[in-house]
Formats: sequence, structure tokens, C-alpha cells
Amino acid sequence: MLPPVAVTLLDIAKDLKVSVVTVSKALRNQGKISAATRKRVLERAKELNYQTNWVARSLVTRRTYTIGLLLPDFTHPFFSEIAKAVAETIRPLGYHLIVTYFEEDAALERSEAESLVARQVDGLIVASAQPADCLDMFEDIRKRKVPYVLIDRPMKGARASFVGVDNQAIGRLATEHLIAQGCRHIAHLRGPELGIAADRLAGYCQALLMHDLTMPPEYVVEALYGDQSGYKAMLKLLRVRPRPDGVFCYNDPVAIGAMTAILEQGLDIPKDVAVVGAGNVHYSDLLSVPLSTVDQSTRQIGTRAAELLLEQIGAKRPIRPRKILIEPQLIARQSTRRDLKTDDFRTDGDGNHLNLRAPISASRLD
Amino acid sequence: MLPPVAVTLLDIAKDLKVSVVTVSKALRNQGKISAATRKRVLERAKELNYQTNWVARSLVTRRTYTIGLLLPDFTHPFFSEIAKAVAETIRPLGYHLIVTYFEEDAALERSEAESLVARQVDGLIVASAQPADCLDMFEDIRKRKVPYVLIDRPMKGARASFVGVDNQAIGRLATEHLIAQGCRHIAHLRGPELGIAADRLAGYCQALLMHDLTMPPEYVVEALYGDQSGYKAMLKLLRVRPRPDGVFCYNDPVAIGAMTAILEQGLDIPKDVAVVGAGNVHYSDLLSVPLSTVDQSTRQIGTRAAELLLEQIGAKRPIRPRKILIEPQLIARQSTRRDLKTDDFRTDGDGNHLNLRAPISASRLD
DNA sequence: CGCTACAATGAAAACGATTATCCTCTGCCG
DNA sequence: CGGCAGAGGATAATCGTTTTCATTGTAGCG
Repeated sequence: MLPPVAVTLLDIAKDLKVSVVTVSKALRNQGKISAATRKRVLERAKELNYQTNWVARSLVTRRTYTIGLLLPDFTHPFFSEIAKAVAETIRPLGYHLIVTYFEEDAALERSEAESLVARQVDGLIVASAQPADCLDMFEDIRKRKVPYVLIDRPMKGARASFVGVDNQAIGRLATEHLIAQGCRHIAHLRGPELGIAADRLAGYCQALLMHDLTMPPEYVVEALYGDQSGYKAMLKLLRVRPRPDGVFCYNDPVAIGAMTAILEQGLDIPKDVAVVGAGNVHYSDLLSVPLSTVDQSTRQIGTRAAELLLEQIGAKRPIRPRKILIEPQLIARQSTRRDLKTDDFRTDGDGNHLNLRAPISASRLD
Repeated sequence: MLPPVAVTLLDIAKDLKVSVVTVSKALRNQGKISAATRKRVLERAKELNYQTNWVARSLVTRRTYTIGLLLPDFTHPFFSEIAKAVAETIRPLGYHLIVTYFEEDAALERSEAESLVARQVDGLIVASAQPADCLDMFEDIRKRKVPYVLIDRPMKGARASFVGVDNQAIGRLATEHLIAQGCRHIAHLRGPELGIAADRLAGYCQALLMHDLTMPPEYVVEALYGDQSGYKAMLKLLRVRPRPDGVFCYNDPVAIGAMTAILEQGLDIPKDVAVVGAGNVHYSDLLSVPLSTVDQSTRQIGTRAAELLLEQIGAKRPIRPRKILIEPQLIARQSTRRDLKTDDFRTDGDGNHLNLRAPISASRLD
């Protein structure tokens, strides 16, 4: 029977009549140790089922091999995919993830950040909801010399690396796709977040300009995040004349709401109105009309952020912050492609996009 | 300017010309300390922006205030909801969550469990993929005296508390609902997992028996997890005569695949074939035919598991393991209710089930 | 043989807290 | 005046590692 509490270096040392130092070195295969004693130590350690006490080790090495992930909500598929990608990237190096969410509550976010720092995480990845003028949280973190990387939501003034999508490109891609499909009256249901929504709007405008299309101001209607608001905004939009024949929606949920409204009015998608969303939420191809969307390579955001962070953690001196914008990709489905019928999608047999149990990202790995 | 590295108790102590112990006691408001010095300490600590070094504290208290969450995949909405519920429950007590996933890889699961234990987590919540006969992982954990709670997938022989759904009740509820809707030829697309799928199948049989209905063996077809397999299995099922007029599917993805197959054959849902799934995956009401399903109160699983674990952590002696089965709830939507049309659902205006950004669980809190 | 060089090991001092124990006042009472 | 109690605080030990540096022992070499 093994001892009731965990085996320590000292136990092994006494057992072998050597010093703790020797055992420690042997186990880490570091420093000068004869092959013979090393072998003895390793064997005995295995027999006793020794496991490193990471708390003790961390105290002296000042490395916990944990990184903190601070998210608005890890239930949201966008963030949970990021979390997974991060975890996947850091795992081979022995890192673990402490995740927290703060539900868009800036105060909670600050206290959680502090708490993670107190736990001595080696680094932090944050999708922050701090108001634009409020940088003290980041100042605090910087003072504590904890490396951190921002994702998804850029923060002006926070001197840290950032990884996100090129939101302007999203707007551009979506709008250009509608144009290519023959739409000439293209509207936009814009989102509420200043930064992101503004960029997508800018991309939309840019694309229109490049094709010498101009739209009346009523063509841009503010929606919020969810489909309810998309539904309402779309109803408003459908009363505008000339009626739009294409809509670029801030995100997929908004697009879903918009589609509901359109169908309810007895109009056809995409014949009467074509719809593009953004985000490629993983069920968007299971809807009654599979939704065209712009994929934001969610996994890549996580992966790149993790890589950047690890690089910073490994570095002696702080590294110059970098800004990485992932290029989005258009995914055309039935809600915009007038040449296709439902069944072409439902049974396209590539076997990926219908499989919910497989890693959701399987069809999007790059 | 604050010191470049973190402030320690010693810094405060020297500053105030008292001992570290005094500072420590003052900050924790414990032991005998005069109100005056306590106040002085607190003030100075705040000024210097002192933060507890949790690693150091953990080393001596043997408490890390972290709990490990070991999941097959936290990208899956079922598990990410659980994770959130757990996090929410433990947060008020100062606990944090270290999450890992193992993608149904039993070996990876074992190594991750070991790793979490080495990190001295105070407890563990596991949705295990260990084969039924393989308990050594749990034995190891028990030997290390780390409390743990199993969720979702029961493990015979692991002497630990378990929280999950009553899968048999799921089968019963779903089948009885179909019967109540007038179906008389009720088939089942069963899942692959022995434990869970078997229970749901048993519930299905039980319900049939109680209503004196008997089915030919061809009415039970094995599907796997995903919608691809549901699609194929349903095609097979549709060739059986008499053709089923109701199907209970192992889970929502399978049901979605099945619906695709049914619609493709030119049949009507629910008129020709009614469909029930299980799980209430959060987009099941956005499908072309909103899917009736059995809700498994995912949040409750997380909450109860966390409560059980905390109780165990707080206890001096190990607590007798408990088994908690959450009662599932039927959610009738259009795929079974012949009295309703699509629009009744699409615009039912309760505002919750359409809102994807709001906490997904908002409509399911109990 | 004496000296250097190096390989293998160990002793002691961190790391930053907590816990148990011990000391020193002060005030009070008989 | 002696003794005692208790409040308030200090000292020392501990948690399980790593790190730095000193101490061996052994071999190589002129």
C-alpha cells in the first residue's frame, strides 16, 4: 500500500540514501548526474508513483505553466472554439488553461483579471469588454509583468498584441459577393459594437464605392446582436423603397432573424432578397435556407493568439506588440446563390458540415 | 513607481516595522491583532497594491482553490454549458476552473487527469470516456485523495458521486409524447454508447409496453452520434413496412439528419412522420422544422456536480457517494405537433429562444 | 608525485506564504 | 508586592521544490 499522502522528493531521497537535490536533478534530467543514479531514481520514482508537486515547483521557478483565458462567455460557439484552439496549442508545451467568463460585465472582468494574476498565470488571453477609455486593467497587468494578448476586440492604447479578424474585409467580401450575385440594392443590418460593427460597415461602404453603387441612408439599419433584433430591423428595412434585393447582416444570428422576417412576408430567399451573414456559426447550414456567411477562422484566432503569447512568455525582454488580422473567407450557400436549390446543399455529401459531433472546425482547418 | 516585481508580505512588514505574521493575520483578519495595526496594514497593502501570492499560500494550506474539469470536448454546447454552470457555482467561493478536453481519447484522458492532480486541484469533475472495465484512473485519483464527481457518463465501480440525466426517462417521455400525438408505429434511432443509448432505448421499450404497443425489431436502427448517421439510418428505416409514423432519435443531431432524410423523400413532418430528438441543442428551434426534443437541464448537471464536489472538498471524512439523476423535460415543437404551423413558432415572441447572444440557457433555467 | 580539471554529489538558502509556539507587556487582584 | 491572565505580537518551523555553491573523488598529465 502506498503512503496516504503524496510522495515527495524527500521520500525518494531517503529511500535511496541520496540527497533531494540529486533526485530533483535526476528527474528533470538536468545538471550533472551519473547515468546509474539517474536510473535508480527514475525507477524508484515510478515505483512510488511520484508526481511533481507543481505548486512547490512554481513557487521557486515562478512559472505555473497555466495561462488564463478571460472571455465574455465560453458558451458562445465563437469563444468556445477559440478556447479549444488555445488549449490545443499550449498543451504540447505542458500548459493548462484557467478559463473565466465575465458576461460583458467590465467590473467582473477586472476582478477576474486581477484574480488570475494573483494565481500567477504565466500569461493572459483576453477578449475584453472594457470601455475604450478605461485602460487601468491593462496597466495593472503590465505592471505585474504578465504577458497578455488581446483577441477579437481591439483596445486602442493597450500596448499588447492583438489577434482578430479583419472586419472590414468581412464587410467587403460579403457585399462584393452580393454584387457578384447580381444584387444592386444592397442594404446592411449593422451591429451595436462600435469597433467591430463600424469596421464591417466600413467594408460594406467600401465595396459599394468600388462598384459605383450608392445607397440611401435608410439602407443601413441598426440591429443588435441577436436574431430578435435582426427580425425587427429587417421588417423596417422591407418597407424602404426601392426594396433591397440583398442584405449583408452584422452576424449570423441577425441574419437568421432577418431571414425569418423575409420569409414571413412571403418573399423568396435568395430570389427576392439575398442574405449574407458573418461568423459561420456552425449550424448556419442546417437552417431552412442555408445561410451564406463569412467565416472568421475562429480556430486561427485562438492558435495565433496562443503562439504569440507563448513567444512572449519565452522571451527575456518584452516583445514589440504585434497586430494580426486573420483574413476572412466567404462561404456561399443557398441564401445568396440563385442557381442552387436546397437539396444541392442538404446532400452535398462532403460529410463534414452536417456532422455536429465531429470537431466543428474540421471543415475549416486551414 | 511601484516595485518592478510583486509586493510580498515581507515588503509590507518591513515598511511597517512589524513581522510578516502580523501582516498575514491582519490581511486575513484572523488571529489576535489590534484594530489599529490591522488598519495600518490594510491601508499600506492597498497603497502598495499587494496581492496574495496564491502559489505560496497553496503550498502551505494545501488548497489551490482550483478545480479541474475534464471533458471530452468543451466546444460541444452540452459540455460548454455544463462548464459555465460549474464555473458560476464555484466562483462565489473563490474557486477557479482548469478545463481540459480529451476528444474521447481514453489515454489522453488519463494523462490529463494525472496532470491535473499534479497541479494540486482541489477536486475534479469528469465526463469520462474510460472503457467500463478500466478503473485505474479513478483508483489513482482516489489514492491521491482528490475528491471527484462524475457527470453525464456513469462508471460502474468508480466509487464517486455521479450527476446525470435520467436517460430512461428521456426515452419514456419522448415515446409517450409520440403516442399522445397519435403515432402508432414508433421507431427508434438508437445511439452507439452502451450506457446512455441503452437506457434511452429501454425507456422507449418501456413506454411502448405500457401502452400495449409492440414493434418489429426492424424499428430499432443503430445510428451514431451525428446527423450523417441519422440521415442514413432514417433512409433504412423508411423502407420498413409498415412505415413508422413517429421516430424517437437518440439525440438532436441524429434527429436533424433523420428529418433531412424524411423531407427528401417528399414526406411531411409531422404529418407523415413525427420526430423527437433529445438534448435540446440550442438551435433546434431554428431549423426548417423546429424540432421537438427532450431537454436534459444541462445547467443543472453542472450546478449539482459542483455543489456535490464542494461539499466533498469541505468535508473532513469522505462523504458517501451520491447519484443524482436530473429529470428531463419534454419540449414540444413543430416536428411532432400536428396542430401547429411553422409561423406559430417562428414568431411566438417570447423573445428568448430566438436570441442567440443572450445566455443560451436563459430559456431553460429552472 | 603533485597539480589541475572535471564529474558527481550534497548542504544551505531561497520562493512567499501559514501555523504553532513562545515571549512580553499591561493591568488587575488579593 | 507578587502572581496571573490575556492581548498583541514575534520567532521558528514548515510546505516541496529549485538553485547556487561548496565538497568530494577520480582521472589525466607533465
